[in-house]
Amino acid sequence: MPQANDSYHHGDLRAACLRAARELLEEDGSAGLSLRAVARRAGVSATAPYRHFADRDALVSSVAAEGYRELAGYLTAAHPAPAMPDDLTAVAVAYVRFALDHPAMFRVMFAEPCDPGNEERVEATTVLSEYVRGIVRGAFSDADVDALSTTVWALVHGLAFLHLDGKLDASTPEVVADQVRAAVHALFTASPVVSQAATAPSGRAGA
Amino acid sequence: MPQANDSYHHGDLRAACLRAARELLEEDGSAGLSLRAVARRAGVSATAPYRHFADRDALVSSVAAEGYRELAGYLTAAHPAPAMPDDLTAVAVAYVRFALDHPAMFRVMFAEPCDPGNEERVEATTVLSEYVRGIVRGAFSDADVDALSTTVWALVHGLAFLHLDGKLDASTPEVVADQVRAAVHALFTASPVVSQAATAPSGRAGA
DNA sequence: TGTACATCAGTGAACGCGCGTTCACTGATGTAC
DNA sequence: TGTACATCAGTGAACGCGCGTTCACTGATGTAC
Repeated sequence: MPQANDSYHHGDLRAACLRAARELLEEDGSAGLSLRAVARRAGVSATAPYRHFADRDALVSSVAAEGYRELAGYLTAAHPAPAMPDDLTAVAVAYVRFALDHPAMFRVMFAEPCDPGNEERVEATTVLSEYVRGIVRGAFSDADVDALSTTVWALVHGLAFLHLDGKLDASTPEVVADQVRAAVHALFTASPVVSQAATAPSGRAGA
Repeated sequence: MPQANDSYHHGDLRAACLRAARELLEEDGSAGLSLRAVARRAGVSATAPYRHFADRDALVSSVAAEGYRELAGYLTAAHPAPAMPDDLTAVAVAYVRFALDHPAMFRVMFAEPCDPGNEERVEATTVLSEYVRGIVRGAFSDADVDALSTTVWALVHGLAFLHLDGKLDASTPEVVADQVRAAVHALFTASPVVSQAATAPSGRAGA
């Protein structure tokens, strides 16, 4: 039974480490995310975290997995059961909102070339992409759900990163939300000068 | 006059450092990109690079700027003067191709939260976004070029990152190219179940 | 053409730092009897 | 209810490492006269 007192045993050091890691991430970016710094912040010796994480990578992966779950929370909070294109727009806004609320976390989740072998991580991302696919399936009559959900995810993901890198105006949440809505809107209403828009893809897309 | 001999003076150490940095990046990812490693690889003392770069950040920024210029090269090589939607598709494929050919470089260019104050960098990215805008202007009759070019860039950028993170099938260049074409194609032909697709944006988007 | 000298690109020793990880240990907890 | 003991979460000293950066220096280059 975990208990957070100031005795020799911490009580719930694993959770405390994850919390500390997240704080460090928000404050110093991913550069500040070291095992020692985490231990320091958790008020524990430098080696104590090894009782709960095999090594640094394991810690980072756990943090990332937490991030994925939290992102999923943002999305479902935006709309619990999205079915219409409008719902999709709300979810897209939430996605980008998450990235801007937790920039360092978002980078850790996506921008680090970390091992894809970590089960917790793989599972969390699978959940996410299935979720996107589900939304698209509900919102579009188009048969090629795979290609379209990839498109939607990529669009939103790209918007998130461009905002994160300061390539777009992110001065206020409302400006960002409008931007995202405009982009998704453009996705629906784009009208190329020539009607046969692009070379038809010759192979299967999506995985 | 630079000359690459094995004498006391290197000849063109600045260029050699940038070359070494790129090699390290391809081999070890951004983690391997240290001033000392660069010096080592260039066959020079650890402190010699300081003659050419104020500090580590300056080196990294120069590398990134080189990356931007190279990316621009990929794009214009794909189509020197894109005007039609089809041309745009070719450019999109080239963008993602660059990311997959130079993954670590691409991450350095976009995924690191580096100082936006560096002139060389800012200029290189401005060139890039102006280029995208130019293409969109030529390819679409739609009035809202800003929003649409943001959409296109974000879509392609997102595809690049998702591929980089192994979230999509990137087994062969042709599979990736097809995927990109399919996504861009979807951008043009998406047909939402309900016609009034998304909430109309209320403010100005783009920066 | 030859020499003195300023310039500047390199050297190498040294600094302090924080890191990941190991190891033998010790203090607290809870369970069997 | 009390005691012996196994378990396990924490300690803290120590390791070797590579890093960025400083400093006084030295060797090569090229220019002025």
